[in-house]
Amino acid sequence: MIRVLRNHITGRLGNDLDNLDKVLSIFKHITTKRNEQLLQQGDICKYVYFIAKGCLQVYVYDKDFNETTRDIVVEDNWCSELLSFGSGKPATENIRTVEPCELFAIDRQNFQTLIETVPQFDKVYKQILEASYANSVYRINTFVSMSALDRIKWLMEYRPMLMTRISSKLIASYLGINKDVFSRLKAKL
Amino acid sequence: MIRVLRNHITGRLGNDLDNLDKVLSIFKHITTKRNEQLLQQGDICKYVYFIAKGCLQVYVYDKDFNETTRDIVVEDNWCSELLSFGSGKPATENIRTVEPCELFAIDRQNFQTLIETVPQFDKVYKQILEASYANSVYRINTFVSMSALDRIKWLMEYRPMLMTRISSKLIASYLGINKDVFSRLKAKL
DNA sequence: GTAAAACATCGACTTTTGTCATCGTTCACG
DNA sequence: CGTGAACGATGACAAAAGTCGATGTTTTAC
Repeated sequence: MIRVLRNHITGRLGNDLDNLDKVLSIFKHITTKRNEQLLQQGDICKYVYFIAKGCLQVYVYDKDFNETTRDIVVEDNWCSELLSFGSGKPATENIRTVEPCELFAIDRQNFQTLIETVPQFDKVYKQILEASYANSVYRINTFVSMSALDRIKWLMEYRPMLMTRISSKLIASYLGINKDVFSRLKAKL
Repeated sequence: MIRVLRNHITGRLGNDLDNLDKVLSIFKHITTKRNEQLLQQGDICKYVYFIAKGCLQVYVYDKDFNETTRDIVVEDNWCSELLSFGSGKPATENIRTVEPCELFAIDRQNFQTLIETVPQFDKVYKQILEASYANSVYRINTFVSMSALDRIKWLMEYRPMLMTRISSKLIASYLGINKDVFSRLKAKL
């Protein structure tokens, strides 16, 4: 599984990283079941996770305590509550596994060490941040400019695998739609 | 007006920046009227703007060519289409002034030079990115977890000055609500 | 393997949100 | 300082989205 992380890193920083194995050894390999809680809001987010296999849900609660999903992140991507991780302040979001996962976690201190010993790694952080931001921008634009039906079409076009892989309930909460409405709209396509 | 930018920078990097004036001189001072177009989607975003005075709207069009507002940015903040600015790819968003503005613009090349000559400035970029991201995260969460009425209440709590300063039409498009609906809901508060 | 729980769909109904037309009001700009 | 365009409010109606209960299906967990 570490192979996935290795490929991810060399894909970004190139092969000329002679201490790559040392870098990889800093990460903690975690195997989880489905539905495991990785972060609870109010706690401080200690890790950035690289997902080698599986899928994570980043979510908050609305005023009626329904889960609402800010993001769904799949393998070959990074996931964290970056704002808490970066600042050390309590997290405002929750993270849990949606499927059994293979994760590689790195805590703040090791991340810091990594950046100092491998300066290029600063780039990786910037890339994680930029990718997260880009993702957010697109997502906001779907909300301000699209109806529920159009958001479903959008998802089918840009993240089609989610439709088959993830439960309807979860997808509905990702799209900000009630699950019954989602079920009906989907039937109309 | 450059004073605002100076304060912003020293507030983040401290006073121990001996070449601060040189740094400041890199920025291009721009005075605009209201309703000036700073960026058109499809073009490459050449600048990051620091807003010393005034207010900018970042927007896209929905399928019926209505403007939908991804962000409203006021003075003492940075504004850009970071994804285009960073990658050199065409922008997917538009930016215009909402009020007469005093801006300080920096292009990509100067930004690069700046980071090389004043390494701490890399931090500023990271901060801009992080602030933009944080903002986005909150915004997504309001969309997935709140009704139109609750989004209005949210805005009144967290960005109350916008309610008095900005036209209802613009606020409605920022909240992803039809302007007539916004008018009615506001009356009910 | 099986029982319990979670999930998906659907119909009937309610609430919320959107649309359109109208009518004062305000405000930008010459 | 006047005027035309943009703005804001509102009523009537339409469409979209949410709620609830029922039912059959799938999944999970022991």
